[in-house]
Amino acid sequence: MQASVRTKEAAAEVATRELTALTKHLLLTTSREMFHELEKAGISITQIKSLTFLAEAEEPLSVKALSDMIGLSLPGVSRAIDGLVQRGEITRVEDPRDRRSKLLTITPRGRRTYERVLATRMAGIRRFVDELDPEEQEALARGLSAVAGRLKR
Amino acid sequence: MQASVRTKEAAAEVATRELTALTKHLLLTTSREMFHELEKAGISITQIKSLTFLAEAEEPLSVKALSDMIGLSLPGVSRAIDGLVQRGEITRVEDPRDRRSKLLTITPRGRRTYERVLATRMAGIRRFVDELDPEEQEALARGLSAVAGRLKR
DNA sequence: TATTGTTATACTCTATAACTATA
DNA sequence: TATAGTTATAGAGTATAACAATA
Repeated sequence: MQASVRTKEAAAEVATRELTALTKHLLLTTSREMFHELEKAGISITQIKSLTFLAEAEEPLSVKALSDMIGLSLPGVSRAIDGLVQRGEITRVEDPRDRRSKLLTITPRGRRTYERVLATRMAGIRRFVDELDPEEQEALARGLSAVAGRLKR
Repeated sequence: MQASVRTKEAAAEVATRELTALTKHLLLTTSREMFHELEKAGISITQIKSLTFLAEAEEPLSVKALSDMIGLSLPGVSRAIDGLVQRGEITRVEDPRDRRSKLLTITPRGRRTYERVLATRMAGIRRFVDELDPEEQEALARGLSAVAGRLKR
């Protein structure tokens, strides 16, 4: 009884510690090229976050909803959105049910931009994975697959 | 032979895909409180990156070396450093072997700041881990421990 | 009156250019 | 002449405050 509790706690602690170390490692080794890719595309941090949330949202989002999700000020998001609309990455139309509100939807072009940036991060992660032994890759794949169902897709 | 190759490739692809999804998930769910913590502490992105590299460096670093590691301009790093020095988070002394260069070292206070910010990220990751079943925690811990040796500590 | 969104203004951050000191 | 670092200046980004439109 006590042993099982101890084991459970140890697993949670080990998982947390190792996951923290791994994300930190990936952050340090990939953030440079991420920033470079964003700069090349002329996309700000807030803009890529907006695209990310809009790409994964099932339905159109209001500026307010997006602002709450991202955790940035409404004017800041409004400005970021403005740039994305002008570039044709998203559409912004009045909500017929509440004309104060605007409904934001990602366009195919916006989705391509989002996926290009995502691919940059993926490439950095792929580099890390490729340096592992086959056994390490297997073990990592198994461990991650076990929790894949816990992530929003 | 061919089967083993296919398996190896599949493991790398699965690991990359799942690791990308997991880091994205953690980024979206924890970045808000990270920014909040940094703002509360009055620390900029460049400053926390500087503290991170200095905390993990074995020896003092020059401003140039730090600038190369972070991938930002020398003046930008110089400014960021300036704030950290004034706040007593790091020390900056002339390199006696090359008086053009300044040697940067993290102070105990700077280390505490770094660890407080790190703890914030860890707390977000811990929340994710705590929501998992014991079996999922076990599997994740095993998979991550297998690659722990590949990370700089 | 309250809420959604935009515009006005000020501040922070960072990059390029110019400069100083040392090699 | 080249390099390390700082200071000057400009541009991008974001927050608070003020405003307009709608509920």
